[in-house]
Amino acid sequence: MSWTEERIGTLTKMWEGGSTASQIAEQLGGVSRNAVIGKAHRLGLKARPSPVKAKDTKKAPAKKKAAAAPAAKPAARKPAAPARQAAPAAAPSAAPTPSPAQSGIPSQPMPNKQNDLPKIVSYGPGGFLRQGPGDQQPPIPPAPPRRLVPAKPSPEMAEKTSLLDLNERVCRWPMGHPGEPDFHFCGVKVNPGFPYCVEHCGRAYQAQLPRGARRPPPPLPFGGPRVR
DNA sequence: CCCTGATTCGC
DNA sequence: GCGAATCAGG
Repeated sequence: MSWTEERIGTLTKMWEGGSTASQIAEQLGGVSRNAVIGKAHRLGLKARPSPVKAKDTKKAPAKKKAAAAPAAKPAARKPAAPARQAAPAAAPSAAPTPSPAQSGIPSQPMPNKQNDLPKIVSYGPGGFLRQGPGDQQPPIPPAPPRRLVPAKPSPEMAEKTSLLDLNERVCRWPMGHPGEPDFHFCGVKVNPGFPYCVEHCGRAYQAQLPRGARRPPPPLPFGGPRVR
């Protein structure tokens, strides 16, 4: 993937909008978080609250691949004097995002201390801005439904891995069947490099046996007869 | 552990 | 210029 004008635009907007490098990378696709950060810096976009404070320039310089590059060129190394760290003091941005209007009820503009509304941005394919809190045309809050049913996960569904809980590092093996009230996913930490945990990898991946020597197949995760 | 951004440096 | 590797704090 190359940094086209458009992708740079997306990067810039999202970076300035407060999206994390990971989110930006995910949105752009084809690039890593590091690539995003690197590009952002090359674009001169930096200056964002970093978890890493300016480290002492006098010691603990990064040596890195000194071992890999044996005395090739000990060029004058600038331990990088982080003269940056400008001062976003005006807007330190503390609150992550209280996800407004979740209740569906038009809420009074809560007297947010500091009056610093958290920026909420969303980007569509191509990087256009879908919505911004400070925009002149905030979306009209939808009429609240007659009855707000609190999303109360049943006690037994708590702790269960739902579809939305799936990510790169939990086992996606389905437990039960879709549509059933207690359908969920295994959720155990995956066998690295696989979409399933070790146990379910054993079920998902089986050695190909010669014809005639096939074992009766194990129950299929989907499509098989329901056995309960 | 997970996440974050910053920095370096081989390519 | 690019981005993986690495660092370092939360």
